[in-house]
Amino acid sequence: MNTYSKHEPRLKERQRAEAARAIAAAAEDVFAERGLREARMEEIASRAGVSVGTVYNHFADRDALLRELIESRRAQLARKLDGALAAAAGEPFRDQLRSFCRTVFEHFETHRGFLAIMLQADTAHLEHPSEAMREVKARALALVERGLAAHALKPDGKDLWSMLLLGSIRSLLVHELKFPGKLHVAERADAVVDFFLGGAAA
Amino acid sequence: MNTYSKHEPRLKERQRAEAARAIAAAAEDVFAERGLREARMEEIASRAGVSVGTVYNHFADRDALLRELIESRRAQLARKLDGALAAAAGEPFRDQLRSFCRTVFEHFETHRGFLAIMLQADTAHLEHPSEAMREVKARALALVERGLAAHALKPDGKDLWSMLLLGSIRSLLVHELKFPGKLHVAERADAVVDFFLGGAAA
Amino acid sequence: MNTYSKHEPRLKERQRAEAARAIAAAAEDVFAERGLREARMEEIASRAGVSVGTVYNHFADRDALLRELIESRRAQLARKLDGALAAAAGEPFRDQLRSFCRTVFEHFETHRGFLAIMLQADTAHLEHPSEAMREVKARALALVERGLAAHALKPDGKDLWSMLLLGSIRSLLVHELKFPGKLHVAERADAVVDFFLGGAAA
Amino acid sequence: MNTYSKHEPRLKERQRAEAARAIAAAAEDVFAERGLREARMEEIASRAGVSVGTVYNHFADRDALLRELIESRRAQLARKLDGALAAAAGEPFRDQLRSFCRTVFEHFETHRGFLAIMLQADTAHLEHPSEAMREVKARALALVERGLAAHALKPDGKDLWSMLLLGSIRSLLVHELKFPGKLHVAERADAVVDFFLGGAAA
DNA sequence: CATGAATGAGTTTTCATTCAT
DNA sequence: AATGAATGAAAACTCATTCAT
Repeated sequence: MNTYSKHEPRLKERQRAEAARAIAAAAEDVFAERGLREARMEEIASRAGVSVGTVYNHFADRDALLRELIESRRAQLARKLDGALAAAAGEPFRDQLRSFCRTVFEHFETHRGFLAIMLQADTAHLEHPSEAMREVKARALALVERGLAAHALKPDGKDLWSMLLLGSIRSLLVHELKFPGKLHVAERADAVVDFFLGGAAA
Repeated sequence: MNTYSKHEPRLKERQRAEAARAIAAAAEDVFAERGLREARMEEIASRAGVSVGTVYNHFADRDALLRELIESRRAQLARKLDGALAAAAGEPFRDQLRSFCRTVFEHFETHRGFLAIMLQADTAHLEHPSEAMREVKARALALVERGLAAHALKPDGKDLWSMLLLGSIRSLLVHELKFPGKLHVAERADAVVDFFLGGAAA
Repeated sequence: MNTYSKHEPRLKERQRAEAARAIAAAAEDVFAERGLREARMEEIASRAGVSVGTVYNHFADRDALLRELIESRRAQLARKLDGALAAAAGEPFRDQLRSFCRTVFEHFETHRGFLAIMLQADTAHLEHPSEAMREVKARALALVERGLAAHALKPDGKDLWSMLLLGSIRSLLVHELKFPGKLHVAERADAVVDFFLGGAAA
Repeated sequence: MNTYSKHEPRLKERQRAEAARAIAAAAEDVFAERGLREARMEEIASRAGVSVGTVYNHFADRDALLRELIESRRAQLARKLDGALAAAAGEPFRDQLRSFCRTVFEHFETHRGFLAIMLQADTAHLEHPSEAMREVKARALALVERGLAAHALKPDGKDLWSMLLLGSIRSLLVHELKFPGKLHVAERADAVVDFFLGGAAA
């Protein structure tokens, strides 16, 4: 049609994706700050620097926005964990475990909003429990299986171990969220690794 | 008015308390099932077998209802924990720890709804973080201090230990909530005690 | 509960029904005046002297309001037609026909709003054709069958006769709607009867 | 610019007219299918294979699109009726009448969408009654006058006759719209002619 | 006190229209 | 002139809260 015809589609596409990204980022902030209940579409829009209508051009409705936001962040973390697990494949289990923990802590270091949302969404709606963390749980399970295979973990029950690992990580995440800046990523990871492997007994 | 006029005040009082109890119980169910956001006053009222107006005769507003509901359940648990801690005062730390865990698991066994609410309320509204668990945390802290005093726990940081203890308990509670009937109270308590003291390493 | 307990339920019921009736009447006016597209819930509410919320307490949503409004008016007319058909049972067909037409014209005399709505709703949404007139059509069909049985009508096709009868009535209704006061109910009924039976040929 | 520069204006003109035609056709479909209220500009555009912006390049706004659409179809029909009336000028009234009816049925045979729209628009907005059928009514009136002049019709009131004629035609059109394929154009025309002239009486 | 219909501010959602590319 | 994302005014709808009975 015009001289830019070859580039325009991609430009538009990129701009569109960028707008969706900006809206999702604004939504992350607002859902985290106001809570899942008090977050209003209007505020999300204005924080993203767009009008309400634009939000609805990118997300079908409020639920879809929240769902897709969680999904995108979850997928991001799952990808990072896959990378970390792959990179640490041959190492001793303790190192693999540390790598796993660091990846999680790092992710939430730059996505505090997402963390705040997850902590709420994870357990909301018992009727239709959020499957948001399912893939992260799958990675924890895979890690635990490696530990069991390497006889680095007691052969009890792998779902118990993965649950308790994630529970321990969660404890430190909540702690950090409430009292920010107390512990660095590496310190938190080490604390979890030490506790998870050796417990608290003297 | 009638022959029981002298006793009426107490009867009325009891009836009034009973109504409040029924409403709180209904609220517990609805908040748990629908989520903190979706729970509606109308449904709470009808489940309690009263009209909305009556709910407002007992609780100032929606927030107060939720607050007082949490508070009552929390106080109940705190009392039970005090009893358990007192009863186990002289015993070895492991036994005191097991007693603590059992008390928590037992409480939520009969208050699944409350658990579901706590899991949400605990982290919702980061601006005004719920203080609901503060007293429970205080009991965990007291227990950990006994453990430290008895040299049963590593002297690292007591807030880390109490957090991780509660995090481990929480993991099993969530697991039980999603897959009910897998583990008995005693088994869950033992699992937490073993893990908390000795970790997962082989 | 109180001294009025026996009467209260009925009173409330009556008041509730009365409110629904007032809202339906207001909706009839607004839908007729503004058209199916431009009618706004807010205006319906204020014309009924209630708030929007009250409208939604009585009708699930805009569609339901329109649907139930049409349904109630249609049922009313169907009942009247049944009465007219029964009352004229033994009479000559021409008299029965006149009775039928008069009943229809009389009904719409006091429900001009409904007429205006029907004229739109009857043909709107071809996908889900309104069944609003179905029962009225059934009465017309029954009348035609009597005419056929009495050899008062040509035995061509009864659905054609009933359609054409209703079409003729409709013509005069629209005429009256656009130029009110030209013809009385009885005159219109006679005009339809004469035309339907004898046609326009000299 | 190129060798056809002299012809381009006409080409452009033709292309422009063609685009407008395509948009009007799409609008006809959508207005008919969804109803006057539910039809959305976006769907009209996509059915026409253009963007919304383009629709606005051809029609000032939604109302103008609907108005011009109706107007174009109406003018088309009026022209056909003029032709039919002229062609049948000297014939017996019954034949002229049959010719009129056939023309109407034929037109809507290929413009069902327009028919569906007319049936709604005709009576919608009582405040500003659509004048869409005015010219068609004028032709019916002219035909009736010929019938009166030829003493082929009772000399009652010509507006009553034209109204009833159009009402009868309308009945068969609606019938055909709801149960397509039952009667051919010629059969429908004959049915209307017979009924209009002779009525239904045996 | 209980009731439950009424309230209306507050949100979500829609969609005709605009306008930068 | 075509595009289609952005706009935002206008509706629709929700639901905690009130209050007459």
